[in-house]
Amino acid sequence: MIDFKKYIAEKISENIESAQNINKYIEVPPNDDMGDYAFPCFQLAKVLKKAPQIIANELKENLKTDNIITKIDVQGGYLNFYINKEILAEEVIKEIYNNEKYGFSKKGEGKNIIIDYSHPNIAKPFHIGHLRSTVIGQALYNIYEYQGYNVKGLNYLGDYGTQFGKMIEGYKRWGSEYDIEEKPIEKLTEIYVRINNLCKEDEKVLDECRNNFKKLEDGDEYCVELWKKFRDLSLKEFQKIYDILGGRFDSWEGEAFIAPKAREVIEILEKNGALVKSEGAKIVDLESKGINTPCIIEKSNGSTTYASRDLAAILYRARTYDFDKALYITSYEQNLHFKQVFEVAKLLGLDEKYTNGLEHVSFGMILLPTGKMSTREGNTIKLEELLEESIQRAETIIETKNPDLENKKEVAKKVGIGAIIFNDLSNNRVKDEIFNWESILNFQGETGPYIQYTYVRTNSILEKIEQLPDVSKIDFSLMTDKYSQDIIKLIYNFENILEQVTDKNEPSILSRYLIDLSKAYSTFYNENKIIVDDENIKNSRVYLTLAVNKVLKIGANLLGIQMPDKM
RNA sequence: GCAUCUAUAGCUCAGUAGGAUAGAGCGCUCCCCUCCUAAGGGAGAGGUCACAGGUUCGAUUCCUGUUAGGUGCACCA
Repeated sequence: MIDFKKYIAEKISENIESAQNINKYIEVPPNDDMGDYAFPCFQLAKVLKKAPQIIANELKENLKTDNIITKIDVQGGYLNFYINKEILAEEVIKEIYNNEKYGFSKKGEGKNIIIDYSHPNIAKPFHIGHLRSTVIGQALYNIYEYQGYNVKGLNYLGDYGTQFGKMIEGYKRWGSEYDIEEKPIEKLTEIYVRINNLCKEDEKVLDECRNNFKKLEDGDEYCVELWKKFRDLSLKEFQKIYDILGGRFDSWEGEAFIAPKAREVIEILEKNGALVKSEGAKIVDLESKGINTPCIIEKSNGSTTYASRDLAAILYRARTYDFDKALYITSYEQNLHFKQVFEVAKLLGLDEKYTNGLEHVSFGMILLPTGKMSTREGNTIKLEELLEESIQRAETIIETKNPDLENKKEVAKKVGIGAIIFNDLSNNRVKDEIFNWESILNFQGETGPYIQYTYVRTNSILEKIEQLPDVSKIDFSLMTDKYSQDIIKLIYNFENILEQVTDKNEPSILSRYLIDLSKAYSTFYNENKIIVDDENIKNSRVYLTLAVNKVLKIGANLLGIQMPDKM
């Protein structure tokens, strides 16, 4: 497709010697009657020592309109460009018709990117705190991949620590009382809570637990076997959730896998002279880097830390995946931790390529009206419960609005889950979210179901058309009205939107875009009847509908949202 | 206390890496289904962009400070 911005920028550059980066300054005017693109002349005023209006007028004199730019005018200090609407429409429609993977790019070809996300804890419920990491990570996975990157999803499972010594102890004592095959996580959690209580009462039991963990690390047969069992059962249950939410993972190597590799990190740092003894522990002092909390690498009892394990993971992943970028999707509670880890990583002797590629993609928390959720206080909201409730509500709505619909269950699932995923991806990552059943399960306004609904409407139109006429038969002059152009312009921007998403690791940019596109189409739809007698008008409107249909589906799928054909 | 993030309509949020008259959704008041799905569309009301300075042709956007709130700060992950 023609890059109109670049085209205009080049035209302007030809006329001004001193101009640089014209492309950067070109913007889209706030109003349609101000043209399609604008060049503000203010910053040139200083260089050329002339008033902006004069510069704009002079430029206008020298620039010729052509087939692509139909009009140039001056408003204030702005030079406004009007592009040929017909050509714009033709470019967009032909591209989308010929390209099954509209918006796909090869920008990331040859680049490896790893995304560390979701990382639930074994034997603990998958609650809504894990939802955001999963949903954001998965959307980024899809979108990077759509830009030609070689993406790997890593699920760095929480499968390590004294907690497993406790689990083993609990199971040893009361395992026979629970049917953990049927509802593994629920039962394991019950055992976990019970053993925790016992530990509080009896210090000896806690020692037993610590001992179990030690045995686990040393490869004790019974402990390892149990641990594997917990892990397998949990994974099976997690997979159910990933099947619904769309998490894609190429590795399930958790903390237990990485932990033994932390020794090397300690050795390297020791050799570099980066380690300092402090209060019995080994630390890296980061004061000189502007971080006044030291990074603990080895505990005073000689065991590894969260940080040293993360550093070991960096080493391992650099070797295994040769990554250009490594994204960590966690809540902002871990900001300091990653700041420390990334700083210490520079001391490991790795190529700069790796240390420069480390990036913490942090996000805000889901809070209850009463404050933070806590597993210990039992006030978490289980993800499964939320998903089920959402599907249930979608089903109720279908029952009243479209009782004859086929596959009601399947559609309800897509709509219910779509609502939840979209809700989590629709706001800027950094924002906290106060959990509220009513707002998260709202299906009206700027929501997932709204996008799905718009898509479904395009579908029923396309279904009614037996055969699409050839693109060459389309009269693009029929797409120059405001409502059509609003849609065309949005679709033209799609690839650019995807680039913005990966530049900022911010999927909400795509979510907002899909809302805008749905809105533009809904307005168009309400203003125009699409299937009309006049063949030419019908065809142009059908093609516009097809374009929206495709982009909505591609976009939603990239976010991890499934589109129902009918709803 | 130190670090860090946030502050835009009653509520929830956008605001294109400094630009023209600050936009949506929810809620509220109206209007639109003999017509391709009304989970939709349209109109209206609603703003000191937290506050005070600074940078410049121009600041909701950048810088400094203040206020309010979230989060983190040595052997939990």
